Amino acid sequence: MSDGNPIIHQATRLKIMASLNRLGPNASLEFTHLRAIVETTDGNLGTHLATLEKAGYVEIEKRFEGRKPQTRVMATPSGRRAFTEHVAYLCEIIETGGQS
Amino acid sequence: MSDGNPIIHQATRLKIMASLNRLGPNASLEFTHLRAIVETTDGNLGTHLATLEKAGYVEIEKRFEGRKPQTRVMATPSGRRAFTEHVAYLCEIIETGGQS
DNA sequence: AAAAAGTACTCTGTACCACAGAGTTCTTTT
DNA sequence: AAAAGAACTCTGTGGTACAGAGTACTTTTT
Repeated sequence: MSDGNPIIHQATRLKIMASLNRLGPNASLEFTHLRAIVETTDGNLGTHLATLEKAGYVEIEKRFEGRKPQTRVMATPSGRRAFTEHVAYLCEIIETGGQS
Repeated sequence: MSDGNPIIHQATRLKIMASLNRLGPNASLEFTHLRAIVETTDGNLGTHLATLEKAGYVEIEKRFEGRKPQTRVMATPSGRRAFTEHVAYLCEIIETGGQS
């Protein structure tokens, strides 16, 4: 049996991916909004987003809202797929206890 | 919002607790059987079980089957409760993305 | 009888990693 | 001017998952 997806399993990243997955496709969340949801520091959130970006699970867009910098985060199709698969894995674990 | 239960969230311990929770109350699993389920080493499994025992989530019974030592592991009521609550937390995260 | 293998545990060392916090840059608000 | 917000990077610390070796005892295999 697999171990699930360790990138997604981590508590903070699970929340990030769940938040993004909930949105419709092509919708994104602001860095600051995400920071409020996961309740962490700038630095920590930045690190987790970098991890997810490196895995190809999120896309990070830096743009300007007027002249204020704004970072927006969006799940990629591959990220959505990985999230869905990990949720399925969790459900399976919960139901079967890992026996297959 | 809470962070869920970090003791139970860890991948290997999640499998252990799920395996035990699946059994009826007062039912137990052998150390060796559990080791096969979670696919890890003696030492590692022992450490995880010690963590769960210290949290009051499992009870460890050392006995003899004939003259062979046998370690049996059982979820405590508190362990079952914690597992159920963490599963509820996971479901909530998955559905709401952590927004409350 | 000797060797191998199983059960279960402890200990050590390694490698990773989550996180806080400080420092930076630039901008807007007060 | 000063404070505060946005969004990073970097560093240091602490925690911890895991493998693997070593131990003690027992049963099975050769």
